[in-house]
Amino acid sequence: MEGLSGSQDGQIASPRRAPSQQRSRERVERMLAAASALIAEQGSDAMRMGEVAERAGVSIGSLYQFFPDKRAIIWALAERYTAESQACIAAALGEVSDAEGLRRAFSELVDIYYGRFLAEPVMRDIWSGTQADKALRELELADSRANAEFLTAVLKRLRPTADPAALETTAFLIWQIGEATMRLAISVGRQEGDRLVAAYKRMALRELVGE
Amino acid sequence: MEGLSGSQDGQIASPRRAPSQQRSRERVERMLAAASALIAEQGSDAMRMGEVAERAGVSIGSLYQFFPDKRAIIWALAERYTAESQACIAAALGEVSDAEGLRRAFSELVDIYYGRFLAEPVMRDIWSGTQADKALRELELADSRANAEFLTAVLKRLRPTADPAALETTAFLIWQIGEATMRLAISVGRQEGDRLVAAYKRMALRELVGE
DNA sequence: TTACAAATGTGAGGATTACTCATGTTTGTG
DNA sequence: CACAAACATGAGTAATCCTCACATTTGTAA
Repeated sequence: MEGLSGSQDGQIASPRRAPSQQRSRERVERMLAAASALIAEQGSDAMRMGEVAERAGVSIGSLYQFFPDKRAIIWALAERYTAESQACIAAALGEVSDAEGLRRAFSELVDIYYGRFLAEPVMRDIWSGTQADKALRELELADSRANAEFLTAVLKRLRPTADPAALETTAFLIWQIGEATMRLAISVGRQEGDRLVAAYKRMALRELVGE
Repeated sequence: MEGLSGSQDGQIASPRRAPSQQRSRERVERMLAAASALIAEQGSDAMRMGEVAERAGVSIGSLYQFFPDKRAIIWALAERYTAESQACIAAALGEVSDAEGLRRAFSELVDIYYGRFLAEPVMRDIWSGTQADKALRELELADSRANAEFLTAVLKRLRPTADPAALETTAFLIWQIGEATMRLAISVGRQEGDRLVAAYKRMALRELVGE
């Protein structure tokens, strides 16, 4: 139920026991709380298993009794968060029945989601990847800005009267979600990936050159 | 020029010497080639520095003579790739002067970019993150599909005559790029982040409920 | 109550791996 | 040809994840 077994796919280490006694359930809660605090303070990359155990007031062996490895702890924290998120979405979109309702519900949902992202340092850290990836992300971001400028330049030529700042934001966003779409496309099957890229292309062109 | 110094920001280890002799330049090339091959075979996470050195026919010390740490090698490979990409973009968008030209150029650029993604196993690996993140990404992907289904259900209700598969793709894409936008938004400043989320919201709503 | 198996708790130590550094070798150059 | 700077080496260091043999606690059935 809490993803403690950690056998979601072939990449994960051997499963561990789920706590069945009151005492151990409380101890597992302390472990998760300690991990959460450490991630908020220093990031998941700098979180040390020994430190988690120490702060939770348990031995390192107890930690590994319930979590097969380091990522299982992060996994468990992420699962709780995403379960909450899913409840938000179901509440927001469940009863929509017309276009105006969708507009309002979606608009509100985006705000709520964004607010949750901003408010949860642990999730911000987890979803933004390890330290090594963060450094690479900086490189990617800088490149992406440079690349988006080519698009910005074109848009400024085609729409001289539009607000330049808005054009920059649009170009940057279109470029970034293009890269995100391609990363997504290569992580799903080839067929679905192709469809997603095609859908992105239509959406981006609609934004760039209109209907 | 090749990013060997690795002092791009505060997070990176001490800089290293750049090769100045013919011999060492060739050796550095062999190191990069070995790293590239190993990443293509097993992924950057499983790439061992000792293995890179062995396959390049150099000692581990020589590796660290030119690369301050493991990510610097990955960094150097990524830089080469992105430099090539930037040339593609400049060529495709540099001379665009009207809407129809933009439509054609952008459409072609997306195809080229996607093709490059598909063709480069090393880049696919690097941009998809470490092993730990890949497992988390699976979780995120599964959740994202579940979340997108709420949106799909709404769309199917609002557009009963549309192709259901197309609606599913649209909903999934909109959801995924929404999450990507928020990750982007929290990694840039708050002000720009807010603008990007607002721009995403406009774009998504345009797609969902029309003009 | 007591016996006993299952669940839980412990932490020293094994195993792996990124990275260092003292020392030796090669290269360009005045 | 002398000599400094660049280059090469690999055994060793440090950090950290994780294991495992053994100790303790808990639930439960006789």
